[in-house]
Amino acid sequence: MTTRPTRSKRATVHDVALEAGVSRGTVSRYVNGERYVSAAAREAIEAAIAKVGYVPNTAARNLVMQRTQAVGFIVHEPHSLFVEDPNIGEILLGANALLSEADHQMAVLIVDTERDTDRVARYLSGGLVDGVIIVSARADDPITRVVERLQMPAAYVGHPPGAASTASFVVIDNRGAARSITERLAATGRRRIGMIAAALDRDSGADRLTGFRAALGDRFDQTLVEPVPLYSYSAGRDGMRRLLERAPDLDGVFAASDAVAAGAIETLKEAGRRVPEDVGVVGFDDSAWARRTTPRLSTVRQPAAGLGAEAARLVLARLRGEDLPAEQRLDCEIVWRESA
Amino acid sequence: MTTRPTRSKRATVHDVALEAGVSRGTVSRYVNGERYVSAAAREAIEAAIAKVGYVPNTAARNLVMQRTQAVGFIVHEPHSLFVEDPNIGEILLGANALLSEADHQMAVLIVDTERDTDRVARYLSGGLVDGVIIVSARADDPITRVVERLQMPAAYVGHPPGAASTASFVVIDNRGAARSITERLAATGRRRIGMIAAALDRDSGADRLTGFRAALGDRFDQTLVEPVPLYSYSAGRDGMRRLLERAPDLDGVFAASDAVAAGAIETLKEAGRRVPEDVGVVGFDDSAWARRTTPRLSTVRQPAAGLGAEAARLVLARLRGEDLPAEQRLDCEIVWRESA
DNA sequence: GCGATTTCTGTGAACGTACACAGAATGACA
DNA sequence: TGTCATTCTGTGTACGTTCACAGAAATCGC
Repeated sequence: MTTRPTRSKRATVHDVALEAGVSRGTVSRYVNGERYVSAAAREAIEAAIAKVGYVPNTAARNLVMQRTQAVGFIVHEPHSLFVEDPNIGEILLGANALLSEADHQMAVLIVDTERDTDRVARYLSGGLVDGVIIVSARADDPITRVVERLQMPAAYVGHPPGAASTASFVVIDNRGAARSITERLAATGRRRIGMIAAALDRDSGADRLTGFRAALGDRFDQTLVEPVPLYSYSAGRDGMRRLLERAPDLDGVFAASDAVAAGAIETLKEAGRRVPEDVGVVGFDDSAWARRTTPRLSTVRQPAAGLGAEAARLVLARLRGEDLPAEQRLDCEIVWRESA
Repeated sequence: MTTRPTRSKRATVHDVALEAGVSRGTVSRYVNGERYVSAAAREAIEAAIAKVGYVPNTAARNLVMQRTQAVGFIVHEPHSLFVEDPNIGEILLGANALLSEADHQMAVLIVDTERDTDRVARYLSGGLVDGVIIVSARADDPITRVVERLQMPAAYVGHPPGAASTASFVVIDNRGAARSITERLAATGRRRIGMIAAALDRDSGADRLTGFRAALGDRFDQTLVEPVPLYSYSAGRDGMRRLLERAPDLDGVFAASDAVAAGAIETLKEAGRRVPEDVGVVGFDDSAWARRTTPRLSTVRQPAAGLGAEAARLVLARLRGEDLPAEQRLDCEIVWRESA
């Protein structure tokens, strides 16, 4: 005859069991779709669940199961990323698609400020995710150290120098792709090919320059390389202006990214050069930029979704305790349009 | 003398307590920075934590505390969003910044496929977040229904028709802003002003058209409105071409977004029109597009970060059980550059 | 010296679930 | 009817934490 206290909180297995006249164990078995639940019990439980509005508490389940079926996706320097890097969205979706298939939840965690770093570190160490995918980490990254200390299964997109050797890395073949597209540009008969080389302090930037140099062989001319700090439109404009001053006779340009290429094309047009008639321009990324320039850009297509998917695959494999290659390199594809 | 089993798992408060020679309670008090921990105990615990490498288990804490200090950020239709909507990144960052200040973790959840919907619904109902921010929900959204059923504190960015009235909504004043910028365009002496009206099936698209019409009053001419399906560059090109065929004498265009405006400008140039001399063009969003067109675009600046921050503020307030206005409308700002 | 405070500590319960185990039905078969 | 396998069910314990409570130790005023 004791009145239950007003149901302020959500229903639990216990409530369902009480309502259905069975035990916690049976409800648990039903919920998890195990064998050995009689038809009568099944019906009673179904009715009870509907009546009390039961939803399982994942947190409690995680606690006892000692795993969460979730992986974190850490985004550093989000501002520059979302603005500059057209691929981050694709990488996210690629990773999500693969994790989704494996019935894992992906949670994107943004690391912007100092506070974020600590909080995300706590989140990761708190046992709320089983593993983690990290994009655009820097060398001295605190998150990287936390992941390392926790020995948490991790996969990096890109290879930050100095990262833990226990993790996996997914990279694209920047060097090979840069070489291929430069060779292709040279094959159109260009004699004086320059490069606007961005972000040389990152592997990606340095490798693209290396590939460019390799493609030209002994025709390589250091004075035709114009370094710029960022993969950005305005960097492309500035770089092209300086390059043009130094080498007015130039007839081909490899821009380190599509955004850079777009800036370069704009500057070339202003300088009265026709693209591709006077100067052939090629970019890198096959981002949204590539189809918006006039003429449309010849460029290198990054398998962005593939990068995300591969990173996800590696984390999942690591979760299963499999042995893995330290670094996975994905090939790029050349997309030839009208700008060269 | 019994050897402890090999420490395969992570250390717990219990291990720390054992090592430090105190009780669980004392360790818990130390970790949570409560009063009443003696200096001796403090030192012993600090040493023990360092020795066994203890990190608190957030999942367990969440379970007993019945709250997580985390809010979900749900992104629908991510593909079109990341590609088309230049603001999603800003909204994310704005929300994250405010949540971060309140020491809450934001977890971005991507809803792409059917599977995602179910999984995210489970994630939300599972007690892993205290509240949720939702962008770009559609009318019949399953996630919306789940949130409603769970009575989970929620804030929407944008106002999907048919959404639960228990939630909060943050919107921008599309109508007012469209009206203002159209009036400003008219004030430059344009007599025949058209509009490329995108996404009329959404509130945002419909409201921008309404504002445009209101600005022109009885000078409004329905034949100068060209509807296009999406807020995209190519939609802008197509729309402008058709509009120009119908009204070759047109001297002003309000494009429903910057991407649309960029397409329109390109088409105008190809048709031999000078911008802004022959035709003045204005856009909407002040996205990255706006500074990349030539001439640079006059447009409406959306307080994107503000939208995210306001949504976060509303969720947090709801978490504290405060009474809230149903809808929060944020003002936009006109940014006048060279395109009109 | 003694009671009253203040500081500190340990213990048991709870959060909501999964899992192991024991045991109860049920049916099959000799 | 007795034995055995199969199907089904309930109970106790564990996951790692916080919190309330009781009680010990120290401090203080007189």
